[in-house]
Amino acid sequence: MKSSNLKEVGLKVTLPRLKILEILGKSTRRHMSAEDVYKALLEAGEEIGLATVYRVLTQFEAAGLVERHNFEGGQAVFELSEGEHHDHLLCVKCGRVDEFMDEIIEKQQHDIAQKFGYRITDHCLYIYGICPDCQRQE
Amino acid sequence: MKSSNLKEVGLKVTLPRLKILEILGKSTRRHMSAEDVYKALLEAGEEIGLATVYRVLTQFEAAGLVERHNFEGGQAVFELSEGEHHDHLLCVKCGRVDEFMDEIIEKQQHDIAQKFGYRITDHCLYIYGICPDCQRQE
DNA sequence: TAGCCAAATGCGAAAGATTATTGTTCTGGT
DNA sequence: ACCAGAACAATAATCTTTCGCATTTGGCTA
Repeated sequence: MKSSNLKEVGLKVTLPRLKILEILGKSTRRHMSAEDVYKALLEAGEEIGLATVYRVLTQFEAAGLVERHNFEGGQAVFELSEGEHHDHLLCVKCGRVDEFMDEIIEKQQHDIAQKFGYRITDHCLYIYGICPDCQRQE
Repeated sequence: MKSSNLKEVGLKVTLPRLKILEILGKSTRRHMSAEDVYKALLEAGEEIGLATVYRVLTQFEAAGLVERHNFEGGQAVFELSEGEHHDHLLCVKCGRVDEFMDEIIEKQQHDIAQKFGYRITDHCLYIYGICPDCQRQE
């Protein structure tokens, strides 16, 4: 969120980048697609092209500022990296997303990768299901 | 692989469906994109449209005959369901895919969903990394 | 087995998502 | 202020997936 983040990762501090960081930071939704960010920018009165949003988000991802997730449904979504790794629990009915982190799973993943001889670069776990609210409405 | 599979799940037994099942079954690659399947069909001399491939694969997915995975890289890939659930370990350099299954992780996922009150419908775990072969070439 | 009907297919077009291109503008260093 | 390089916006292009509609096919019945 601090503009110094950008400098730290070797990106110049530009208005589009700052604005996109700001959008990601203050949106109530932690997970936004490029399209979402683009719309939010338009609403905020910013003249930034969708192509720029994609470019910037990709740069942010490469720099480790945001994480990209390929949930079901075509569009990739991005979320600000907050240091802490976590995995996701998604409701297939309403789209709600919860986050969690489980040491045991993390460790098992590590052991498995080791057993196969892989050097882990990344990993993600998505649990799809029906959230409590949606279950109630059935 | 048996044509009876199709009837069992309530789909008419048609030539395109049989051919697509056959391709999926005998390909050396377990994971194929719609495009891959389409190309394989062309090579086999079959006149089947890409749209049909997508439609059929989606139907197969709904019927539980195949599983769809949203790996990184835009294209969704499909694999024949073989009853046994498993997760994936992917090499980000060469695209190699290994499969594994870990009881401890499965159980933890279940516990986590329960803790959040979700009823699990599906889940997938992707570990991205560099496979032993690619590490050797570095 | 011939024929009917709903379901399935093929094709082309379109929608949706993402990337590449290109010419212009901005930044920082001199 | 000037120049070189980075970043930008806009457009076009690409790639993946889906849709609409005319035609064909598979399954069932007479």
